[in-house]
Amino acid sequence: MTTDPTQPPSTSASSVSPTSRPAGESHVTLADVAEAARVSLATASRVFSHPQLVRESTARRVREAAQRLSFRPNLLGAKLRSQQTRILGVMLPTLENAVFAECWHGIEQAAMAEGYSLMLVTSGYEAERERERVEYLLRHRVDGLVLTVADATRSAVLDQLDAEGVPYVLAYNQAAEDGMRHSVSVDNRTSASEGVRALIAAGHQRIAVVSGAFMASDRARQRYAGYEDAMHAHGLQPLPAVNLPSHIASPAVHAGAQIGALMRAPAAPTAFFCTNDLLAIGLISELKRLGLRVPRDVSVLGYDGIALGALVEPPLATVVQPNADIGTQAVKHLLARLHTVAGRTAAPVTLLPHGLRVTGTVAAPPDTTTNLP
Amino acid sequence: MTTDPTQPPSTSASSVSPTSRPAGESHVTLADVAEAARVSLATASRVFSHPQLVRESTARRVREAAQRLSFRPNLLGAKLRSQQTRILGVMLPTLENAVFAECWHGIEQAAMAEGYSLMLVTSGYEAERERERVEYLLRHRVDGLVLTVADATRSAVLDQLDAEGVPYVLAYNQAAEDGMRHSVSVDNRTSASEGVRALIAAGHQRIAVVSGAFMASDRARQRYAGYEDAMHAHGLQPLPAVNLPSHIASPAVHAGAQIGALMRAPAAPTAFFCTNDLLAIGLISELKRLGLRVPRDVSVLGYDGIALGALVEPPLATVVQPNADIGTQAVKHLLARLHTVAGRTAAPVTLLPHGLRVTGTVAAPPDTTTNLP
DNA sequence: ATGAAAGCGCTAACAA
DNA sequence: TTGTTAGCGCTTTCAT
Repeated sequence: MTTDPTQPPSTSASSVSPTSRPAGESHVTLADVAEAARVSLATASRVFSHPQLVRESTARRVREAAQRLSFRPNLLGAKLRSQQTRILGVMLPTLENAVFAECWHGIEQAAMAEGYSLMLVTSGYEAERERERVEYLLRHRVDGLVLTVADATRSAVLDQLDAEGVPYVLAYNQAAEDGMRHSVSVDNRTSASEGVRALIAAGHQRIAVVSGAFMASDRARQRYAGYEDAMHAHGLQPLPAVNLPSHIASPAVHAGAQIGALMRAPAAPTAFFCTNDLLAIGLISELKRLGLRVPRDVSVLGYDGIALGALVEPPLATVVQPNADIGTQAVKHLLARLHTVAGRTAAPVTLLPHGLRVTGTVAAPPDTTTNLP
Repeated sequence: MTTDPTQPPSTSASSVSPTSRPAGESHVTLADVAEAARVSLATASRVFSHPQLVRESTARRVREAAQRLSFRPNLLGAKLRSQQTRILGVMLPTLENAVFAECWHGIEQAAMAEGYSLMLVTSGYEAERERERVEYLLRHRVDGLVLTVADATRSAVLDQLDAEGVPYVLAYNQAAEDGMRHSVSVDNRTSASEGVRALIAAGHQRIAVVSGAFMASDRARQRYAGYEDAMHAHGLQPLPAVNLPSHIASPAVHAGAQIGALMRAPAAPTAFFCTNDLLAIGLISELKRLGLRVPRDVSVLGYDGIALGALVEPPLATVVQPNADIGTQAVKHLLARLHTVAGRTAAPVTLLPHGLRVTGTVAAPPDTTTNLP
């Protein structure tokens, strides 16, 4: 398979014997292929990049030679020369939250379909790491970026990207309508508001919000604003957010105390709105540990619509984002930007439709004033 | 920041004015930096790759020039020339299963620590896509691969990798002790056996296995073998595996019928061993839908130890794999291989310790013979 | 339709 | 310690 005796010896003093190559490195270059096919390097190159420029019979000869020699193009050379890598950089906070894993799926799908490769880095919601990881991607000369930052309103990395004119599209972060940043997301505020309205419609009045650490993310804040909207619209008093340590809803040891105290208080909430599904799942288990039944004693509404939410019992009520589609659209949007000659690509901010899944963990509030048995 | 008037005009006819560069592309090359710092290209290069070879005062001058010009090295050039990319290819089945997301975390951590970048692709457990995606990585001239294949015992992609001598380390797939493939995993068979023994110790005798579609994965088969071991060791009759459609335990509509029938049968199982946690979570919700209480009526044991399992209520009993560590060790092992001069790196197969979390969803079996109320 | 030649940005001998 | 000089593998004018 490696050596083919039927192959006539090349005219020039072809020196490289196949066996002299280090194992694991097919050091077959396009030049080798060209020589084997008795065409010039340029023609061989064209066969793969601009097939229409070369006669079919010639092309076939080249392709056969390539096959015979197990030629594998070295994309590095191509990219260096052509000054475009066809690599997209992707920065997500973490993959351990299924939201982003699902989004990645969409991103990969779209990129593959368009012949782009991906370089993925995660930031862990840390600003410093965001900078570092993006710099990293930039050094690889990615053509553009799809990224989710912790807080788009105060992001050093975004400012830098803007300053350098690097093309990027935000995913999940919802850019200001009047700004010049491009983003693909749902309408966080509106969708959250709708979710909370559904809670109110179910009869709840004392609704608390559970959010990640100090609402460090812009989305958490936007969703909280949506909560306030809904509460105010119904003449209800918004409660200050309960901040839980991590987005990943850690073993909830600390959460336990906080939630326990809250539920024992005179006017304990009858429903919770969590700014993401993981938090919701963690909260529910904490509530159960407290001896409360969900949704009979307390209702819980999440946000994200991760697949897993539908698998738990009762199924998690939640505001559903089209996670994979957010990824897909972000890539498409970015590619559109890249392929447009520095022109305006329609609207910079795309708002995808959200959904509401109000079942399972949401029910009417109990009659009692205090919930603990 | 871009132009610095204090900078003396360069000696040669330096033509490129900063403003002539296209926005978003810092076309500052090492040559520009060298010129600005009044050293040769080689010296400038050395400042970044082999700092010890250049006088500190010179190095500082170069670094300052680089800073001033916002020089960003083009890794493509470096990689092309040096013939090593310091990029590792990673292929995982999917990120939507938290097992792999957690593993990715370990991989990224380890790679970053060693100054390696990563290129991630997912295969969706499809053999054809495995080939295609790996070819893709190879064209990018990754230095090596960390990958999980659906079935290592019959893998076209692994055969190809072996034939070409590409360095790789398997994650999760457990290579044969006597083979020459490198892998990092837990001992699937032993750990599964231990899990099932714990079920038996709790008093269960009729234990069923729930696995993904047709046990297409080698791990599912190894774990089933472990189940058989445990059953035989106690003189119990292993049951044929219940195959559920997807690894991702889809809305379990089909599963419903299967599980329902099984539980209504005369000698219904009192416990289930699922070959992964997602399956277990899906199964539990199905069981609850059938009116069965877990663990009072039926016990469920998972496998994987994903973080989410500890968050649900009751917490999922499971065989715990050190997911992040599997990733970390796989990278370290691969790097060791890469840096060894074609030498043997100790043992090719690494077995990491597993754990057992037998709580929550596992309890003693009920007394009744049939479980449905 | 094909070929010759000039690099893309960087590193690594080899000199000095 | 620093500079000179070749390329790495490929694409792409510019000729023919």
